[in-house]
Amino acid sequence: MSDLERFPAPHVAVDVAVLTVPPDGPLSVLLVRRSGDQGGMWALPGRFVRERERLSHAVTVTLEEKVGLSPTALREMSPRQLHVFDEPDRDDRGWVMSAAHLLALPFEQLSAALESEPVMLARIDGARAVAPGQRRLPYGQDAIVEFAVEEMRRLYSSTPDPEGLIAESDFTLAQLHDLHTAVLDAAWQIDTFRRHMIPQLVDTGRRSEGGVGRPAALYQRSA
Amino acid sequence: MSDLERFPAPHVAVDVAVLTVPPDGPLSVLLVRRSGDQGGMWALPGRFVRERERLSHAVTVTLEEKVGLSPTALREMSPRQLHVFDEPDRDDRGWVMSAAHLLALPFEQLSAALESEPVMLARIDGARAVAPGQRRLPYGQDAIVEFAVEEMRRLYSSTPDPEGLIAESDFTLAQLHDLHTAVLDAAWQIDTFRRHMIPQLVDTGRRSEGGVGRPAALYQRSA
DNA sequence: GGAATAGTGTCTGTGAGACACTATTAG
DNA sequence: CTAATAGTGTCTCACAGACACTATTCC
Repeated sequence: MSDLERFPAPHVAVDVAVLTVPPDGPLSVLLVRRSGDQGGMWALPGRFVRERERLSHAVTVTLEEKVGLSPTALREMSPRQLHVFDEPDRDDRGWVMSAAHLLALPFEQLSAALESEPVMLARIDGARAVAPGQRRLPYGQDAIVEFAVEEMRRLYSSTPDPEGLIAESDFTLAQLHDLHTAVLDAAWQIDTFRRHMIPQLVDTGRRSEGGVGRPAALYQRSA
Repeated sequence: MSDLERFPAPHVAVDVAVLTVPPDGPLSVLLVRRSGDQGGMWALPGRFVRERERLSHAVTVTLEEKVGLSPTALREMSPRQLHVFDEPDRDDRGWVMSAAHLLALPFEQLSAALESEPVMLARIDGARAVAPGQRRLPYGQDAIVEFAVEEMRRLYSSTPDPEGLIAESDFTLAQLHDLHTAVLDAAWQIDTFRRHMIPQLVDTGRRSEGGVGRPAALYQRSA
């Protein structure tokens, strides 16, 4: 312990790109209004790590505190570490490294927070967040969003909903296709998509009801 | 600056998996003998970051100081950040996060250090480092090596020598094939390999000389 | 010439992409 | 029946893998 004292230590923060797809909407990222610093700008939720805290824990606690998500909903979420942004002057408060994380959450888990908290969803255009009345995110967070979007698209390029954005079970291939189209901002041919994904899904044997046209098979993600 | 003081800060270190392929050898990782701690065990080179220092800078300085590489050789190297290992008890000296990095270096740049310094090359078996007389690396560094080897294999799976392990220019396809075979620990068919790589290379117009058999075309990496 | 290494022609199997076709529902 | 959506048959193209063939050197 002793000789460690000689070394100065940077402050370490986590910043989280929470990505979601609202109903009939494009891929979007969650922003919060920063209170003290940066004069109320929209930014990614984030906070400093606490004593002996793990990064992933800091991420989930941030979402509880700044976004108002319930601890139970977050329990099974596993944020992905993306990259450490270490430009020494990126934060004018001091020497701060930011460990950027990606977390994908179903829209339903965010809808309550969006009404009650100083929180918004910003559409992703290309790989950048578009916040109304604000050209860019503070602290170089545009780079974090870009990193997160690229990782997200890599994940969704060949595996059916790997981050669990739709229901665990009883979704149709069309719904899955819409989701991937929103995430990738590009449409697979529906028949190619079907043939590619079906071997990775489990057919529940059930059918959709109540819609127009032929009922669709309902699938669940394979374990 | 002021309100930052309230937050405790972890010590931040960098650990580097320096990967290379010795002549006719397998993919290998550079280990140094740790002096003070851990009783002289072989471990990855690493060190704490200094005030306002960037992680990549800490990596190159480590290689100067602990491996004796020349600053000029390192100037153009760009270490890749892999992952932050943040288990709070991974280092018994205190709360230390390790930012793991990958750096690929041509064997020639290491051969001098291997003779003069307390430094060795450990063969990669599967995705683990095999150090004689030592079952595992300290501080959970086996996980770092595994991370690095997987990333390295991903990089080398379809692009000709992306990290520049062979000469910039005037290498044959057979030499390139040997390199990829060592990194991947699996052999592409030579004709498939040729057809895949040639469009990504520049033919110098020169031919190899002095060997047995038909002279081979000499290539260089494309800009 | 023979041995050795470099490089190509070509067949086969697999899988994405395209598109037309069939299937099953509501109204 | 028509409209609408779900799902399949099948052709084409690209490309990896395999393997035999040709090409060019040293001895």
